[in-house]
Amino acid sequence: MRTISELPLRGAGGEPISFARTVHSHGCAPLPPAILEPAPLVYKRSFRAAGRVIEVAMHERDGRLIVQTVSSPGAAAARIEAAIARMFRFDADLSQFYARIADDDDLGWAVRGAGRMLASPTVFEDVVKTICTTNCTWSATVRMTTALSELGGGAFPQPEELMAASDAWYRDVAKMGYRGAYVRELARAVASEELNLDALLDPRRFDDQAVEQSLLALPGVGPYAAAHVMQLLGRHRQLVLDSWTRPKYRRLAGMKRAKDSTIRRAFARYGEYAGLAFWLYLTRDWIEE
DNA sequence: CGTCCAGGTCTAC
DNA sequence: GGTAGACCTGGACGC
Repeated sequence: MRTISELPLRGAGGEPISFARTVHSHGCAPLPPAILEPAPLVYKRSFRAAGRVIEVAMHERDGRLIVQTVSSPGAAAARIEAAIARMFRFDADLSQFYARIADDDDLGWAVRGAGRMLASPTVFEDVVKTICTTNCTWSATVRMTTALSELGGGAFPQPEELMAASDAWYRDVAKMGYRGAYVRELARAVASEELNLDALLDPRRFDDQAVEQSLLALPGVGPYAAAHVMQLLGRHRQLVLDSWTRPKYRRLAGMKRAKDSTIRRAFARYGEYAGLAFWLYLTRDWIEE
């Protein structure tokens, strides 16, 4: 293993970034081509860069993110570092959010660096994976994303590869069912440059509403998927409401029933961070502090 | 064996 | 605008 970079685990506002909380931030983070190894905590995943697939291992040491590779990354090193910056959202500033929740009984614990939603190197990957979480069990999501990574030779497949994959691959290998047509159409639109999903990352180019409308217009992306992807884009207003978050919220809040509008109202005081506050409230017990 | 539903979405009213 | 029904797949159930 060779160390190719050591990056300070600090956000744009100087706030701390918890490595453990970030790699455990949501269910998609450990999906293929990533692997999450516990004790010692190492987050591994493959990147396609400079025409080849490179395995990268990340761990935390003394407040820094240590990035290592098995083989020499060569010219791909800069691409890998840029992908990691995107994944950990080093450009995001959560310090105002932390100031807001510092004295909050429910969320005060999070100021030590929780709340960064680990993204994928591309928005395309985040959208495809999110579609693979819809209307199916988690084992099916794992099956689909495992097949995706195998198609990509160990990395997440390029849009071109997914566009060209056969019907048989979608049906018999990934077993994506009706989602296959959504993913292929999405891949075609991105490959043809008719659609630029990474443009949604720029906060100056699109406001939240424009991003939400763009996402909802994508095949297979509805309210749940749009809210989920927006969290990964660092747009934290929308709440991710689905068959996992709804009952989890009710259980934690001690409520028999709770309409979506009731849940939204309960988090409205967090303003543009309502969705993030909701998510942190639900995932506090994911790892012990 | 049939039915239901899982970290929903789409189409048609 | 809001609400049924269909939809790939495959576990988890009840009968």
